[in-house]
Amino acid sequence: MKDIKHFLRQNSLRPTKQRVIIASYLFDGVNKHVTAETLSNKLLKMKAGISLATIYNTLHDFYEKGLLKKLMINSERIYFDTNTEHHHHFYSKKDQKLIDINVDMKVSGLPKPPKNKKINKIEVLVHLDN
Amino acid sequence: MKDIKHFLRQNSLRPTKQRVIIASYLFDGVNKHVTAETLSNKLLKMKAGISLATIYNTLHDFYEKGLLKKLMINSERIYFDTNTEHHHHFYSKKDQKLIDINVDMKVSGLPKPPKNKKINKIEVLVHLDN
DNA sequence: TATCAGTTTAGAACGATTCTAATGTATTGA
DNA sequence: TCAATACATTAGAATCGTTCTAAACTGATA
Repeated sequence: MKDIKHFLRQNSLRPTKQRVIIASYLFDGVNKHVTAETLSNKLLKMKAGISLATIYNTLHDFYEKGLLKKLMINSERIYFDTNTEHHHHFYSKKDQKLIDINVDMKVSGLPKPPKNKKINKIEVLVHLDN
Repeated sequence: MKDIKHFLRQNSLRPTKQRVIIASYLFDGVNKHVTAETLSNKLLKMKAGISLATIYNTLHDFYEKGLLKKLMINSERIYFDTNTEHHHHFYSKKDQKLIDINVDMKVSGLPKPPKNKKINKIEVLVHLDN
């Protein structure tokens, strides 16, 4: 509790009731992939009815502070990842589920980027079949 | 003209006026990345006013026949790629532009997929900075 | 060339997300 | 401590890409 409030303040975020609830769920030590919808459902189950607008706001506030990563997995919804380290993913379309790949991978044979462009990061998405 | 109609028929697609126009633009030999919107704009410039509904239908029809690939680049819109070979991309968020990577790349250090799951394909997206 | 299944279309509907503007609350500084 | 105020939350409206609907149209076929 105390440390969540402190954690939010450290990130220049006012520790409001809603942010504390959302942050303590998201940053409980277990990495998670959430969408606004899955987060809302989870919060409802925890008897914390927080409006969708606030969920969207909070997700974006956290993202802006670098506490969450945005993933571009499909065009239907936005996924947020509590693991902000550089890492890759398995993705099962069938299960609509993401799994972190935390081991170090190397991509070889990469061509030079176009003129005046610099590589920012390399993202590997491993699609699963079944 | 003749060969576009033939090409559509070969793919069990009736060569309607609209499909012929769209296919001759998309499959003119130069690989392209389009969204419904960019395609619509291009067609307007070519004085071919085709309704958005038809553009969506056609893009999906072509996708279903394997003539286009769907790309998951960002959550704002769906990109279609006329290059259906397995390949990777540079992506410049700033320019909202995709560039094909046609050379062979290797990803090493990949962990085993989760139980009962099989790797379908590996997608590498190289984000550019500026 | 009439028939009919498949296609196109305008506009309505949809679903995820963002905006609006009214209400509520954490912070501040006296 | 508490009033002032800057920042947050909220319900519901708006937005935007995409899909659906159902009526009009057209390519294939016999």
